[in-house]
Parts: sequence; C-alpha cells; structure tokens
Amino acid sequence: MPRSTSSSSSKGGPVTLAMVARRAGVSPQTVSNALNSPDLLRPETLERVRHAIDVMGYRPSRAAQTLRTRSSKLIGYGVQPTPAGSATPVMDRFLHALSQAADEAGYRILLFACPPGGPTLDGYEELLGQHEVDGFVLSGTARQDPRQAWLAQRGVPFVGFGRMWSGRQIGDWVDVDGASGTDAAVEHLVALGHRRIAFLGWPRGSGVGDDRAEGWQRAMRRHGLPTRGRRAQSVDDIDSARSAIKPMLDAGVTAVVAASDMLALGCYHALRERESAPGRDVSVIGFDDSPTAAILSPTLSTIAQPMEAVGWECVRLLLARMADASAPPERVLLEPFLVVRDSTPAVHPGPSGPTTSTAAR
Amino acid sequence: MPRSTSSSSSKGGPVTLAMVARRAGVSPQTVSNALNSPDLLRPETLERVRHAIDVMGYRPSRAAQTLRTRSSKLIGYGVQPTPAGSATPVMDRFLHALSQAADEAGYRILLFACPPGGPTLDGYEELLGQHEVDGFVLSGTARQDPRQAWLAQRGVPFVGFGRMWSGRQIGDWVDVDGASGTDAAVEHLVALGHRRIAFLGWPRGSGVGDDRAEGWQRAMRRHGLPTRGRRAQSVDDIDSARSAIKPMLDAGVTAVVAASDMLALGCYHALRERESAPGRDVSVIGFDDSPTAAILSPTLSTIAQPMEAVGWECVRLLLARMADASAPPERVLLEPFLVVRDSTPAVHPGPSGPTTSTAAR
DNA sequence: TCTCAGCGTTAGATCGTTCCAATGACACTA
DNA sequence: TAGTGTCATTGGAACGATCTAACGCTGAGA
Repeated sequence: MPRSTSSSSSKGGPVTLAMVARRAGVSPQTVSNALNSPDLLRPETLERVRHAIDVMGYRPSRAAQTLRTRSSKLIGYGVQPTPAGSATPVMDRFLHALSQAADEAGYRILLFACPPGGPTLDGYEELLGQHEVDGFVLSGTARQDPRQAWLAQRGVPFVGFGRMWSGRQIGDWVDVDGASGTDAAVEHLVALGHRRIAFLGWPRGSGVGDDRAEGWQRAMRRHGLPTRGRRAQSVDDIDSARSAIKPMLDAGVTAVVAASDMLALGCYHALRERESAPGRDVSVIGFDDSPTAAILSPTLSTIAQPMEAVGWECVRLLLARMADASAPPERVLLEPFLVVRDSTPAVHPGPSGPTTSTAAR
Repeated sequence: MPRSTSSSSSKGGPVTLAMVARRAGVSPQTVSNALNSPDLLRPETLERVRHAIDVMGYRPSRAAQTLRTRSSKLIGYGVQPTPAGSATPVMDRFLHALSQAADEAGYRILLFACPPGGPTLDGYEELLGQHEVDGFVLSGTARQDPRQAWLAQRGVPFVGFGRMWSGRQIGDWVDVDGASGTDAAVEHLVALGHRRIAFLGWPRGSGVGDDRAEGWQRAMRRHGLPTRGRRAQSVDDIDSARSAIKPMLDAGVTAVVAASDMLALGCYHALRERESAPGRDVSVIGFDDSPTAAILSPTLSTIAQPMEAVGWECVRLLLARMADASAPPERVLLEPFLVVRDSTPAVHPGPSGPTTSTAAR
C-alpha cells in the first residue's frame, strides 16, 4: 500500500490529473475516464492508471470538478437555533446520519444559519446564487412553509423533514408516523390491561399534534374503548399540562398517552400532586424520547423517532430527485417505536385490574 | 433597487463576470476589481459596474473562485453522534452560532461524519486531499487527541473547542472556564448563607472534572470553609451519584455543587430517598444547563456554558490563524454563568441558618 | 529635456477538471 | 483490397474566476 499522501506536501502544489497522466504514460482525459467511466479503459491501462493514482496520492479537486460539471456535490441544511427548551433534542443524531448518508453518496452537508424567527429565504437564495449547493434538506417545516413552493418554483431539488399539514403537498418529504406511534402506545397499554386511557395533546390545529391524537383515537376505537371525555389539551408546558390532565385523573383513567415528553412530565406532576405515583398508579407514555425521558423517575416510556433513518431517507429521496427532476414526488412515512421504561410497568395493579389475558410477568 | 435575481433563471446559464463586464462596458478584470478591490476603480466606473451587477443579479461562482484562489472559504466540522444520553445537549446552539459567525466572514461550515468511536483522521484527510476546506473546528477534544498534532504537523489551520488536558498544548482553542463556574456557584451559595457545601464530581483524572472541582475548592478556601471530607465522586450516572453523595448528606451538608446536571439529579434522588427535599432542605447546583435542568422539580440551578460565544470565538480564532499562520497561539477561556432556579432558594432555612447579611425575602 | 512612478484599466495566461469530436488501431464483412 | 464498424485513447476547448504584466498618459523631480 503505497498511499503516499505526503506527496502533496513534498513539492509545490497538489497532485493534479495531468501529473498522474504523465506518470502513467497516458493523456489526462484517460485518467479522468479511469475515475469516472472505468469501463472505457482496457483493463491493463486501468490498472496502470490506478497504480499511479495510488502511488501519487492523487485526489481530484472538487473545485475544478464543480466548475466543469456545475454540480457541487453539496447539500444545504439550514440550522435553526432551538427556540426554547424543547423540540429537536436529538438533532445531532439526525445531522450525523445525514452527513454519513451523504458521504456515502459522495455528497457533503453544508450548513448555513437560519434566522431564529421563521425561516427566511435569504440564505437559500444566496447559496443558490453562488451555485454552492445541488439541493436542500429542510427541517422544521411548519404549516404554510414558504420555502417548499419557492424552491419548487425554481426547480431546486429539496426534501423536507416533516409533512406540510395544510395546503397542497409540494415535493418530497420524510416524516415520522405520529399516529402509528400513539397507536402502538395504546396497544401496549391495552396489553398491560388498561382500558381507561386518556390522551393529553396539544391544542387542535397543529398538524403534528392532531396526527398523534388520531393514532390514540383509532386504537381506542379498535378496542371498543371510549374516547369521549378522555382527551385533554394543553400547550407544551409542564404547568399547563398538569392542570389540563387533572380532570382525566379525577375521572379515573389508569393510563395517559401524551403528545410529548414535556406533557408527560406534566402528568407526573399532576399525579404527585394528588399523591399518586406515575407508573405505579397511573401509567404514562410520552413522545420523542428526549434525553430527559431516560432520567426521570420513574423513567418514562416514550415513543422514539428513528432519527437516523430519517436522515438516511432524506438523503435517499434527495438524490433520487436530483437524478430525475420529473419523477413523481415520493413521500416516506417512518415508523416510530415504543421505548418501554418504568412508567408503564408490566403488572398494572390499578383499580380496574387487568382485563385482558395478558400473562402477568 | 432592481435586484432582479430572476435573471439567473431567465436564460441559459447563470450570470458571469464577463456578461456583467460587457454590459458595463469594461473588461472582466475591472468587474473583478470592483468586487475585490473597489478602491482601485474610479468612483464613476465603480458605480457603473455596481449597477450592472445589481441589475443582472450577478453572484460570483464559488467554484471558479476556489479553483483560482485555492481557498474554498469552507470550514470543516466533524459531527459525532451523541454517545449515549449525555453530553452535547446544546449542540444546535453551537452549530448555529458557528455557521452564523462563519457566514458573516464569508465562510461556511461543511459537515462530515465522524465515526462514533474515537475521532479518526480519515475524514479530515479526505477533506484536505480534495482541497475542500480551509480549516477545521474540532470539538469533543479528548485528552491525547491525535487530531491536533496531525493537523498542526501539516500546517492546516484549526481551532479546538476544549482544551487538551494532558501533554503539550497545540494550536488555538476556545474553552469554558469550569473552575470559574463552580467558583461562582459556591459564591452564590455562600451569599445565601450556606457554609457546609459539598462537591459531587467525577473520578479524578478527567481534565474537565478536575477543573470544575478546583473552582469549588478555591472558592471554599477563600471563604475559609472546609473542603476535607466534602468531596464525593461518581461516574456520570444517576444511581452512582445517588450513593456517592449519601455520606455528605449524612454529614449534614446544606448544599451540593455537582459537576454535571446528571450528578445533580443523583442528589435529588438521594435527598428524596431520605425524605428531604432538594431546594428546601439542601440546595443543589448542577452544571451544563441541559434541557432537563429547567423541567426538573424543583427546577435546577445550574452553570450554563455560553455556547453561542464559544461558536463565535472559534470562528474568530480560526480566521485569525488562517490570516497569519505564524502568529502565536491564542487561547480563549470563556466565563460560564449561573442560572438561578428553584433548587437554590433565596431563603435558606437549613439547620445552620443564614450567616451572612443576605436580605431575607 | 529626460526619467520614472502612479493612475485606472486591460489582454492574456492560468487554476484542474470534464465534454466533444476526432484519432489511430484493429478485426470483421463484402 | 477496400469499406465498415468498434474500441481505446487523445487533443483541444470550455467552465468562471483571479493573477501578472503591461497599456498609454500625466505630472513631479533631476
């Protein structure tokens, strides 16, 4: 393994295609072909060129490639600062998956700062104007997000993490099936013997929140369980959540499915206030698997979003879109998964007792 | 303000320097000068060129600039996935500040995936080989981090977020003064009337942990308070922390300064176990201001790291290094700040009572 | 009177790569 | 033998910017 990467520091500039060509006794174009269309070369020539490349530690210059091919192999991603204490707590996983998936396809992720307020188009325009990126990954796509339409209009490939909940769907996106998550949460609780299961969600109108509520509702109906009067709503704040869930606890629910870990924590507080214990007296399931969930006491069962998979899928869809701009839009809905912890113990000793034939223990 | 940015989509390719030159009635080079050294142009020519640039919506092509100047205006940053439940909870703030600061200087941040284990050099080598980046920002610099030496050896500009705790200092870095943070924590507690203040840290030998311990120690000494037998240690895990702090509580400490929020949470558990209440009976201060801190009950007072400032400083130092490779290394130590919450209430009704003249209220 | 530095601008070469059209060598059919 | 086609390779021209050296002219210093 020669791999003398030091050659770049041995003499003046870096190793160029022409230098490799001279050494291998071929023309520059042949070296280019050896890299981009190896099947055009005769095997022995290919071997010779490859050897020269290896010995000299040659790496093509991205700048020159970009200039010539008009493709930077860069994907733009706008980082927004976390608004407050919540949201995207696992962004690093997403970003890691994103760059890893990009890397494997020969792309890289280029960051740029999105202003804290709503996402503006300035940053996107600038990156495009300078032909710096081939496409974008959007995240935190809100309702009525102007970016999708703006990008679509000028034919820029993009993929969103998150559906558009209102208006016409534009472009490709990857999202997590919140309904499926809360559905699974209900399934889990029913299997543990619960029948009076409340849902603590956000005020109606937020797409994500309504989606999560819907999964709870459909699972309840499937099991013939009542949903009327079992649904509470609150903004994503502990104290609001605490008071919002009280009536449900008064009504004797034995389990709560919350639309976020923050809301679930509100349940914890409401329970403690009435000297009940989360987990022991009332089971609680959160959503998002925030870092906090694992260290609460009792540790919080929660629905986790497969952030790595989201990252991979974003890159996959984006590459497909860049390969074929006219392909029909692709939308991927990923399944979240339930992380069972201590807030949903296996034996449910609540007032109603187990009603299904779940094997205890 | 014409600013017809649509011109790039009106006809074939993008607007080039030559096109602007033709329109302004000057040579391409003059347009280049208008952008890079405006003082070379006669004011009227400058105005004419600028007008043409504006009307045509011209933006220089980064690829061409990079090819010619051999400077990509890109800064590399390796994203590591969060190891487990801990660390880098506020990475998005850091990244946002980083890209914003870079943007303002005409640079951008390029991500690449660092393997989960130790940081390898492969990624850095590849980015350098292709001349994709002008410098690096390193984070999570561990003791004996090989990257610093490797980069320094080949003259690549870099700046680390985090000191090197062992071995010779290499290159520029930005770090947060942990000792100053714990010092401030002790100051705060003393002002509230506490005198028996314990420190719960990590096992000796970790640079960061020892640094934080040192601040507690020096502040205690300054106030003539005893530190012997007041220092507990534990790995960053709730249960370990809980049992580690027990002896201190038995010894009657009225406040605990912890080296991390996780350890602080261990204190909470230890206190509850003995039917004491964090905040009411014993004050607790954590470190890092993780998202969890604000939602614990009682909410946890904690030392927050100025992540935005760290980001800015990283970029500042890196740019300085790129401008002058032979300048003496610069090291920046930023002050963390105390976020006062409910775990350190103003009135300390512990067994010893307030000893200083803090206004009760 | 002669030299020379400075003025704002320009022509031409250059960075390292890929695209396009054309090359020569070779085997195949007619 | 000439014609046709395929294959592997090549020369030259972009891509869009910046760098260097020089343009013709003016006014100051010798």
